Amino acid sequence: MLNEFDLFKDFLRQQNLRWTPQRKMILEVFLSFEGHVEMEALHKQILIHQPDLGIATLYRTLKLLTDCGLIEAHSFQNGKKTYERMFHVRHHDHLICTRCGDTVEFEHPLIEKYQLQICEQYGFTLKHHKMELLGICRNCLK
Amino acid sequence: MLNEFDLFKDFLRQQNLRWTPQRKMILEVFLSFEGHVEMEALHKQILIHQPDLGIATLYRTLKLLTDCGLIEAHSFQNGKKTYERMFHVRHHDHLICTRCGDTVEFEHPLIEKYQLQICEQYGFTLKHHKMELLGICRNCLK
DNA sequence: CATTAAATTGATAACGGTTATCAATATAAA
DNA sequence: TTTATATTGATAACCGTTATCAATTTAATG
Ligand SMILES: [Mn+2]
Ligand SMILES: [Mn+2]
Ligand SMILES: [Zn+2]
Ligand SMILES: [Zn+2]
Repeated sequence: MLNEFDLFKDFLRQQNLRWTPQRKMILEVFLSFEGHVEMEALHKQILIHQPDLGIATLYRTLKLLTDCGLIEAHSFQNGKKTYERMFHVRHHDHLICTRCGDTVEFEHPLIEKYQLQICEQYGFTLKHHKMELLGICRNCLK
Repeated sequence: MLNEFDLFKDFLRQQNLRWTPQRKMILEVFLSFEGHVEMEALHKQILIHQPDLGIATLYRTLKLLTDCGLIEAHSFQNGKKTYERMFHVRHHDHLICTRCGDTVEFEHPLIEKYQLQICEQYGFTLKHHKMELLGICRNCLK
């Protein structure tokens, strides 16, 4: 059964890039998170495993993981990126509370279908999409 | 008939802020653009009217216009913001060509309706949303 | 019109997440 | 081992945007 490590190794070999302890460790730590991972939290956790890992290596590795499709980078409100596991994860979109930052994942097949229709109508080849519903969550309204 | 200038003046008065020549000029120049306005293009055009206008004043004024709802700030791919007139403009979402950057505006009533349903389902009060369909346009495929 | 308190302006420094640079080091193929 | 090349970590640079601050302008009041 294929997993993320195999896929990453294959991707690296294909591009004449190298499988290194740092890349292995970063992927391991990343996968230990759930949902949307912020750079700051990830970096903090990674320093526990390897205190001298350069921040540049972390950014570079996340870019590689993005390039090979294993993870996805989001640019939500505040300018900071978050990263999300993509392998063996269903597509979904996000509800985001603008007060507390909480996010809820959802999927809606008809919305997905209409998006495709719209692209056809305008002659676009859809690669991906971003749909974020921004509002106030139940807790924050209390 | 109310226009953007009246609304902006009212907003400023309400907040104990002041109606200044700079704010008037920035709004005028902004309204002379169509669609999505990039800071760089706006700034260039503004310097024609007032060569010594400080960039901070431009940012501050765009923030005010955003706060009072006359314009909306988008954060597309590249980190730069674009601004869009909101007053007397129908809501719409965007198709974006990731190759040439061209954008097409569209609206789809059913998608809007389902978005509201999803928010109800999860107990969110929807404030606004962002839907971007990213793909390759007809021209770029040739 | 003159006075006055408070808001605004423009210049510029600072910010912060991210990327580029580069010499030292590690990888992997031969 | 040898060798070519990719990678790493430190750190400077980047760049759009914000914060700071003294000088100026606004608008309410007398
Ligand atoms: Mn998600
Ligand atoms: Mn919409
Ligand atoms: Zn909330
Ligand atoms: Zn295009």
